[in-house]
Amino acid sequence: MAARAATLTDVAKEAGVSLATASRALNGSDRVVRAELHDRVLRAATRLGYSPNAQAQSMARGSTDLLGLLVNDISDPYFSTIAAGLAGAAEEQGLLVMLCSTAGRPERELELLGALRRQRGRAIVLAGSRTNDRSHLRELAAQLDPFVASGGRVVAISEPKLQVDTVVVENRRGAQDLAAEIAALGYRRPAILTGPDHLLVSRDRRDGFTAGWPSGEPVVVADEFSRDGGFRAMHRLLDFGGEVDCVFAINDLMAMGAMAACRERGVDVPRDLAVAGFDDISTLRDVTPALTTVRLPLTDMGREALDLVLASPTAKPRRRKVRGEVIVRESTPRR
Amino acid sequence: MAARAATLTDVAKEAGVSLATASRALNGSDRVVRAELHDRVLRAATRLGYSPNAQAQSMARGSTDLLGLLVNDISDPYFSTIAAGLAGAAEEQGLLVMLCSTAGRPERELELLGALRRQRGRAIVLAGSRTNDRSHLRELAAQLDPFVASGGRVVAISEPKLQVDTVVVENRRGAQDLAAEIAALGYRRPAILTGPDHLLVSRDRRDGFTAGWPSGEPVVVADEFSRDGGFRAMHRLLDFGGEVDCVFAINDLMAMGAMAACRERGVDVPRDLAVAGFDDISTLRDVTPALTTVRLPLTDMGREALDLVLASPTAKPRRRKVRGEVIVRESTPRR
DNA sequence: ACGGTTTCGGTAAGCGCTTTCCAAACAGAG
DNA sequence: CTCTGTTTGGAAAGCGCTTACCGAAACCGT
Repeated sequence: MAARAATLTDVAKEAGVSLATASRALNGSDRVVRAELHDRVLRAATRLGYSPNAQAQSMARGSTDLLGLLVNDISDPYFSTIAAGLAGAAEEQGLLVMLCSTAGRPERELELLGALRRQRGRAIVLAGSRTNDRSHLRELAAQLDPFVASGGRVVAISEPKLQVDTVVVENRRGAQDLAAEIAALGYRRPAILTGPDHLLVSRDRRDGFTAGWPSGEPVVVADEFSRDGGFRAMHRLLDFGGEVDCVFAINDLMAMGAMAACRERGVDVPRDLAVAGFDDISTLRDVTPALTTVRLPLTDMGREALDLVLASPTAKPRRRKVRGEVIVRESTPRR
Repeated sequence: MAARAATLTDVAKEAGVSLATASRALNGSDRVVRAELHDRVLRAATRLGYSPNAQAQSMARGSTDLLGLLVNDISDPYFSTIAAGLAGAAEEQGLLVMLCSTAGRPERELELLGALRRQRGRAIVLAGSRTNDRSHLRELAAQLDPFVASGGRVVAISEPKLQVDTVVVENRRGAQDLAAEIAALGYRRPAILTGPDHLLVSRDRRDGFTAGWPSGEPVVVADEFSRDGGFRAMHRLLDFGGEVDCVFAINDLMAMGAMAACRERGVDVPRDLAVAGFDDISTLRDVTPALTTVRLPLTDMGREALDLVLASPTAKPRRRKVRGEVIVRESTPRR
């Protein structure tokens, strides 16, 4: 048992050819190697269980086929769907995706960004809501700028807060459309279950909904950007006891939490209270009552991001807008 | 704008020190560098926006902090939860996870395994059901063996079909327990909605359920291992028109599809028909009726896998068994 | 038969780091 | 002061590849 992996030198020796020949035979360069030698090298490689060292290759070649993807939370279906889209598209290009999850901590985002940068991937994709933290944004840019300056590509899937190509989700607009739709269904007293205020998604969706609502200000309850957050927020809303006939949860996960809370409190959804979400997470398309939401083409967003990565860089950062589509389902019946 | 990233040589030059000194100052080796020089190097590095080239580092050091994770489908919550667990644990160890998704295609699994091997990660984690395809298993082993022989670690999260450390999910036993539980609730005529027969999960869970069922053979309908598969399978089962009072879907996603199909056909769950799943996907914990299922500690399984990765290799492959816990909920009320 | 063009192996120079080894500088002991 | 021991900086040898570049052999047309 070899303590170390077989190298190209080993293969060349085994096949009785030079290093250069072995390299040419194994990696399909433009140079041709005589059939007989070619064969000898290939056989030697198999015999030794040779696997080229990608690190050495990219050093020598000066380029990688790695792609960095940084998400807020990989266990969140929102991100895992985007990741799947990106990974699928990357596969077609022969790129390998390195996935990192910040688990919601911005400091971690910086660390991981550094790590991704060190890996010298061809590009870095940043998925996940930006915050309103100016200094964090500055530090992010400080990492990104030299990376871009040295030929790296960066694409964000978020609010257009960074000076990089971005797949922009029109959160405001989507929420606004949803508000209009819900109002048109006859609802009059809305509440919003929102996430933490520093997340731009939270704000945009909240503000969009408020802007789209024809008259009066919706009640707003904030909590974590998750199922449990929705659950707690809904409980608080019910404790509060105001008159509310519909609830817009900032995303589907929070909406699920809200519905669970309603169930616990004996509030019938949608009879007593309508609920709507945002994202249209596919895993949740079969819940009852079916959730009214704003559909985001998550898989496509991943693909789109790769598209931007592959496109040659432009002076001005590109913005690819993604519009959500309001999907009315049973959870908000006509009043 | 530099066409290339700043190298350590650039930094050394900028700081007016030797390459060796720059390296020692920046990477915290055991060798001490005089405070003044240390400072100069650090400042030069910041000025140039220097980021060490991880590839070069691992070449020189002869080791990486990369970890490969190969899953069947990253958009499946089952895998994304495992991935989150593994990523979290890896973070604590300062390891970076490279995530690859085979999207269900076994050929792709081999390709990606090769890619991961080339990256010379410290370890490779294989998550996802093994198949009964002997030749595929052989090819897998052919990739894995040299990797292990040269000091790489491999851990699987699946059925113990490979000669590597494995986090073994006791699918058979879980399904068996579930069957017993459901029978005890008073059900008499079960059906099984299973996935493709070559996937060992499908078989194990199906066989386990059958084995756990006190009398008679459950009807079996096979389809895809997904929500849509469950949907179609359920439709077929209903078309068939046999007398069935409960349905065990091989996983939660299929169970969701089955419940959707029931709704379409006007079959009330759980009044007319009980439904149970497997996995206890957290996103689905709030559906109504709440789904009876077998809970798998997915996050822990990811952590466990990392644990095995870190443990020093043993002659005999280790097997860490994970037992599912039957969770009875509303979807299978007492008859 | 001969110069000119291909074809195809091999030699060696990097790619960006780490680390061993050496040497200079300095401190403390005798 | 000399001698030994301790710091600390630098030169250079790799790590495993790719890819100019070089030269020998084979092939071509005339």
